[in-house]
Amino acid sequence: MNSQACSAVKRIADSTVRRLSVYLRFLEGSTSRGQSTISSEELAKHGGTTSAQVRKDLSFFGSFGKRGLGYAVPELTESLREILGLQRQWNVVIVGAGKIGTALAQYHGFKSRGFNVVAVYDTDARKIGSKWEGHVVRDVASITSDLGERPAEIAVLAVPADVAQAAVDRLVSAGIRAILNFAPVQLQVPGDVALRSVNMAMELESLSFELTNRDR
Amino acid sequence: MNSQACSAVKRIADSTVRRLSVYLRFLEGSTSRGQSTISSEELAKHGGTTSAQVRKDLSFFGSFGKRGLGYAVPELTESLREILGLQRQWNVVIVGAGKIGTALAQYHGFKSRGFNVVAVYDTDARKIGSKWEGHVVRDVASITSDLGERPAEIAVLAVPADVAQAAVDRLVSAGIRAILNFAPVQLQVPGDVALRSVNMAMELESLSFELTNRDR
DNA sequence: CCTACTTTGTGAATGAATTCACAAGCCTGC
DNA sequence: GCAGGCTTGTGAATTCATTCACAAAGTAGG
Repeated sequence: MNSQACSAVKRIADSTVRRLSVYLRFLEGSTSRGQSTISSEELAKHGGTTSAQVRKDLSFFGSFGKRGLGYAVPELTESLREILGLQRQWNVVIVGAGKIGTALAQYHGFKSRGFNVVAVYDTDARKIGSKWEGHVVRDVASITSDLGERPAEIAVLAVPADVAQAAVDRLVSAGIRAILNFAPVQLQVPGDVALRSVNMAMELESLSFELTNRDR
Repeated sequence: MNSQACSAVKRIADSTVRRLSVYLRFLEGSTSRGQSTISSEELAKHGGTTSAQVRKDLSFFGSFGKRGLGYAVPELTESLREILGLQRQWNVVIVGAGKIGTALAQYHGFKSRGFNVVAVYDTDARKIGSKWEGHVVRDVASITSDLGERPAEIAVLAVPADVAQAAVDRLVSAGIRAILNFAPVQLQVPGDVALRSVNMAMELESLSFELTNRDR
């Protein structure tokens, strides 16, 4: 009945949220392709899932479609943005100015989606002060005072595994509320800090497993 | 009874495999720290799970521990490697010599874990022929013939979203068996090709959702 | 206005993954 | 070699996620 994105009453599964993100990405393409309406079936086909799953995912947040017709692309796009909290800007700091860190700092997808990179940090004295894509690399030691002046909600962690936990502890005490971790370690964070990890080694090993144990 | 990694009889969940990978990474650290034996409890603590989960995960593949004592670190490490198919070398090609692609090509974790980067590809004429970390960037058009001469099992895809599917189709027809995708699109692959996707936009949006809808 | 056709939204049913709980096995000390 | 203390391995119970299936609601055409 309600086409407003109401605040979640029951716990929403992470898998659901990730699919919403996939739907949104496809919808943004649909808009530019000039499609004005879309069915759960079509959304499912391009999101690698089933139409029932699409409808169930959306149903957790309200009722966005018209029976017999499908979903209006602009309205659904807007609703998904609202659900995912993308109608505001988020300030992001990148910690670690190595290969991955600098690649990320230049990643176009940040800015275009409301994630502002406000600072890049490193511990290497040779890197501190140098400039990348408009960001001066700053000393990790100044994170706490910097965040006091100019708060950021999200940190992207791209440092070696052996210093990752120390960096996390520093970020957490400086008031960071979410961390996207690229270091191949399991990090400990307080319950009120959100954490996601991208672990290339894990993905490769999972592929290795699948290639090895393919049912045959 | 059997401490051999027997071939999987029932389908193993992806979540299980990913945890095995986490256990393995911690064990490799334990070895260097000189610890000779480890309990499921300790493994769980550092893997962000529970001891029952650890034991259940391992039980799918055999029986590796000693009751009352725990798991012998070197033996379990070896068994996990075997389970994950890491006792052999895998040849990897990287497609896309942009920011992410080059960062990945230089990623130390590849070589040290048995994943040999055998080639880097791009379509940009200005990049083709240039050299990065011992790899000459080659023309995507030569993938098929290259793979005929020197096969690779795994491709890492780091190209823009709009050309990703075309690259996948080419790789699949050239005989690639597994793809690790960094492009923010849902890719279509035949059932016998393994696919994992790392999607930064999705991770950030999932954090955004969590920050926005924190139960409060 | 009525019929035929679509597609959503959602309880109920199924299936999958995690947690519980405890018997079985191993080590240590006496 | 026996008692006491740990820790594994695993069915059973539970929790969580996906799929099914269909009533409800919309469109279109006559």
